[in-house]
Amino acid sequence: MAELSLPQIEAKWQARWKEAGLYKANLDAPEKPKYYNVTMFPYPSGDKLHIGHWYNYAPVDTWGRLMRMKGFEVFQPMGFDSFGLPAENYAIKTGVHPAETTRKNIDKMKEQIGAIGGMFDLDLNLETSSPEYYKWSQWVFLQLYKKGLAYRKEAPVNWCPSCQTVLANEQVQDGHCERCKSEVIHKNLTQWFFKITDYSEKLLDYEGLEWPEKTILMQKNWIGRSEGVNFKCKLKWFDHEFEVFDSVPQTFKAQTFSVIAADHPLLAKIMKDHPLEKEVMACADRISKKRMAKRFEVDEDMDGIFTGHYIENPYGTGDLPLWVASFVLMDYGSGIVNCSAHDERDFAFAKKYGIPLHPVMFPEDPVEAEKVKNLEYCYHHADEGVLMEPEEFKGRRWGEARKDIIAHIEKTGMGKRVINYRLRDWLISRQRYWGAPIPIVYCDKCGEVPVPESDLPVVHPHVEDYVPKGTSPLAGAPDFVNVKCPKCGEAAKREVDTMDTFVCSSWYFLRYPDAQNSKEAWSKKRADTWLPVDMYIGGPEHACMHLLYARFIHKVMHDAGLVDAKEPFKRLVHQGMVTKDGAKMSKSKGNVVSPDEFVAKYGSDVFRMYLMFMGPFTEGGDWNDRGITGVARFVDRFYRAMQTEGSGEGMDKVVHQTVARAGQAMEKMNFNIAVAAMMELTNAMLQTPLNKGQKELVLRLLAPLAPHLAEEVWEMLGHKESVFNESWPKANPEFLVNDTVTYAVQVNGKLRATVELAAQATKEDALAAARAEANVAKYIESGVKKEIFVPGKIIGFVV
RNA sequence: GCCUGGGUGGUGAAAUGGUAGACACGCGAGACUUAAAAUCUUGUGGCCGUAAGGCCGUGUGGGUUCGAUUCCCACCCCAGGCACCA
Repeated sequence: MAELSLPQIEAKWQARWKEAGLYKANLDAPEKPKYYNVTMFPYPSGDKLHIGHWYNYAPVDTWGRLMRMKGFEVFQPMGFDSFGLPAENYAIKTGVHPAETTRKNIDKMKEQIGAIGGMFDLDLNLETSSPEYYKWSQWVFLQLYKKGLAYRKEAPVNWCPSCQTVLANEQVQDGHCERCKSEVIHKNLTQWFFKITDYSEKLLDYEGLEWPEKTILMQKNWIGRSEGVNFKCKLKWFDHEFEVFDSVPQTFKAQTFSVIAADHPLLAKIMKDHPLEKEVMACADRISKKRMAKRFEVDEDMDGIFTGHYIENPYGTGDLPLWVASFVLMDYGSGIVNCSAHDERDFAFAKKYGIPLHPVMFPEDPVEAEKVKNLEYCYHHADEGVLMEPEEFKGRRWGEARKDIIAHIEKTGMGKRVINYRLRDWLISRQRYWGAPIPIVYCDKCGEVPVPESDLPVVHPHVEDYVPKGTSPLAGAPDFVNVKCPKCGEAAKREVDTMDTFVCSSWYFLRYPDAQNSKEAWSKKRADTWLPVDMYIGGPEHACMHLLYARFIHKVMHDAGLVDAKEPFKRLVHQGMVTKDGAKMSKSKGNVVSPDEFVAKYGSDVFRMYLMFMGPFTEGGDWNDRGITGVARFVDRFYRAMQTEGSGEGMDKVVHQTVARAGQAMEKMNFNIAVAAMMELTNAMLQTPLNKGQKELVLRLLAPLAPHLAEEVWEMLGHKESVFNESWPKANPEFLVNDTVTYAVQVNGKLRATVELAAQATKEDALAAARAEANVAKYIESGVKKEIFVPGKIIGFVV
């Protein structure tokens, strides 16, 4: 019997598929219903394709092939996110220019992706660092600029001292740089921002999206919508009015003091020439420094001082003394907060500095109420708390009274209803070399001038010194910097910062269907043919970065009438992580598994099936060098069974039941179960070889999981056409019903016997058969209280 | 602290109210072989028993149910996310 060498036959099939155009979709006019199957595109790194890529792409391809066989026109493109820090850092490390390393790494990765044998369309040549692409990234910037959604301002920003660049809030994790893990510090800089906050409310609408609940929750949490009231306040002795946000305005009568952020610009103004100036500003400085230097602990680092100023009688309960406090944030609300006995932080602060408190809400239990009155503890967020003030709401419950109190506040003119968000604008400037230049020119006469669309692209200059120094390396290219103002023609200077790479990756799915378009970023017709992405697969780490940015940019484009789809990604799935001996793979731990050697030894089909067999796709799995041999054995056994001529007598049942079971598992992306079902079937096939028709059914079922193997055997059976032109097999219901059923017989819920009964057996037959079992009879001698019969499953007695 | 997941044999895991451990790795025994590898057959949750069978067993403790890995309550542990947001 012929032996199979997958590594030898795979190249043949990859070449044939390419020749036949298996992965080419008819982009202008799909003949079948379209299916846009996308994986988050990789950045080209020197580490080449690692196991995480495979764990992503192999199942994506299996899914795409399944959809193809289910009758869809599948478009499964692949490109490269080739601008950005990973490519640049690799270049710095190797001392080779990023343009060169990027080129080399992309070519290598294309070869490796090709070796997967997927339906990925790599001929689109979508690379974010090519002028053909970044021209349109700059165009996207200009669209936002036109709508006032791109603006420049000076602000305290996150600075990574190691990457020598600013970072967006989303790229700071736990106070550290998302990329290099260095501690992030704060700096005041003038930078470009995208006004994502204008889309806060729109981004909270997930209607029609099939996304993991967890991811939606993470985004909602990040956007941080909060309903409340803005109270009108006035600073005593100054002509300064402002608003103070309160998300729980029910207890407004309890406010007894006010706090201001240490870095609030107002603070220096009101303290100027004040007797307390020195002390207060010293305290503010201390707080600011501490906050910037390290991760802030609310309790440990609580600090503050009285400013000598007051907020003028906002609630009719007298003036509120204004304190500087360490727990107030400058960039949420107005940076000034009014404080009460019903907030834990306020309570703790007041206790520490001896500031009077005035509780207005109490527990029903009089003993507890007395404790609250005596300020023994902070009583907060209690729906059933009884309000004593204001007079109009005396006796009402805290939770239930909220709406009426807000209405009362609005009516009396004390304040008005507002919604606050935690989301901040997206800082897109980067002081790094390997990114798309921001298409802006600064002119002494005209100020900030956008580059006209007809002048795009602003070509990314070649510089030899691209090592980051804190200012953009682009500033070192005089030919790039010095230009004529597009408006007045006078000498002007270009913006030298580059765009965050996340800008480039926020719209690539719009470009894919029309990747060669040199006249527009995309044609609306093609975008409307293919968008939204039907299935988007990638890691969960992008929940509040790429996935949020892409939705924002897409919605801006939608609002500009450039694409009909409201959302970019209809369905989203996150793959799990591959571990080694339960630990994350990392170079420092030295436990990295290199796919190439396993693919060379066993073939792509074995490798990809093992990845899918390891565990549930969305949960990941643990890599084991030995485990892959199980799949290799399965492939050998399968091939052997397929070469054996047989009658297949009595096998229709098991074949069709596998079609049903594995088919369902595939559709639910439970690839591990599908592979296991195929293994079980193979074990049965070795006992009773199948006939040709049965074999064909099985091959269609296996095809998305092991495309090369299926194709090879399909050809062996005498077929000239690809198995991927076949349809996805359906089980014949006739074979899904069994003549007999094994019933479990339980006495008091404990298994005592099993009985084989005809599928049609009645309750009476079943009970009688069960009673006849010796091991059942001995347990039910004492008399049966209740009989249970679940057709097809269980016979039970309660004694 | 808060929000998500999750905790099942030696290992990866399956089962979402109905025979716990499918499938696979590993391990034991046997066949083939001069031998080994590969392959094939067979066994494999723990304890008692020659066996039939019994008892225990899905993080811990309670509950609902004839019956719970699955549902409910409390707690412990692990992973991920958020974390002064007034």
